[in-house]
Amino acid sequence: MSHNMEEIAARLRGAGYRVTPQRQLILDAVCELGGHVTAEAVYESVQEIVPSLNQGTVYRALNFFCDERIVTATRQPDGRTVYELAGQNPHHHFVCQVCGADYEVSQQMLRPLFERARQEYGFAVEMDHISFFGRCRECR
Amino acid sequence: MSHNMEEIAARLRGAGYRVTPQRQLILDAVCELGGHVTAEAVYESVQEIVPSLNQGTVYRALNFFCDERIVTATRQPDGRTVYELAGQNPHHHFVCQVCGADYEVSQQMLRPLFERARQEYGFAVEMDHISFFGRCRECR
DNA sequence: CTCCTTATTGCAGTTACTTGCAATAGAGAA
DNA sequence: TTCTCTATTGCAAGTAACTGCAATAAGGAG
Repeated sequence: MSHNMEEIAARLRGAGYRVTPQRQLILDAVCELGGHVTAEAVYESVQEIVPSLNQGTVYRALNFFCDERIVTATRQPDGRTVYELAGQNPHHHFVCQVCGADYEVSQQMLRPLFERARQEYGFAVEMDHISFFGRCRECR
Repeated sequence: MSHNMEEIAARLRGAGYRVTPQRQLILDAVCELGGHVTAEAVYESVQEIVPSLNQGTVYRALNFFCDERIVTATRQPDGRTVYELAGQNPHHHFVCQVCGADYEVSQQMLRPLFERARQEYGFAVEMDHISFFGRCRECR
């Protein structure tokens, strides 16, 4: 998964946000580390390039990118949050609590549930990255 | 929602756990406060009766009751965790991020999704209290 | 009732993440 | 290029929740 910084930068600037070297570095790190990344891993990665870059900045940037739908966040049962570049097609995950295996689930698969929520309760689910925890075939 | 301490105590003792006054107090507090309760609220409540009762004990007891399926926990988007007595029939929630409205969703409603997870991926979802965040009819 | 094993507690620190505030620095306007 | 406004950063303190360890006490055995 890669990201087009030009395009993202233009969009953010257009919305009145600023594209700082810190934010670029942090987004690059999420991209390069790949998959589900912890804030700590991102912090360590950017630290190597710019040692003065602060932890708080990493967390704020990551949350900012979440708000802007550029990355998605998942809070794991162990309390840690993992981040991932939001691709062009939103998806969800089945995550094995034992071995960590990770199945990508299309938005499609949740649509029936979300439809029923809307029809029966008038409720619009607004979560674009849900992780369902459980056990995979091997770990059961 | 009420709880039968006798029955729960017997089950826990049978499994080799101990039924301490602290645990009883904490479970009573979850019951009396009702609905979705924060650990902080439980702590303040039990504090009034036994001031020496420690915060760590509250968190450990709450997690213990979760493991034992006596209460359920939900981590909200704001980072706080709310607890609720697990009734006889497991259920999930649609929670409005704007007004906090809370719709109870039967296990039934998620079964088709969980079935597909099992059939297509061999994956067994093991979450008995999921909260889907979004917006209710009025807040959209 | 007393003894004994070990689950649980209280305490104090740690972790993961957030936040207030003054200083810094994007980026549009002149 | 310089000026100006204010979004963002660095720092340090704050919060919710977790944890290691020695002391305590539940509860089964005798």
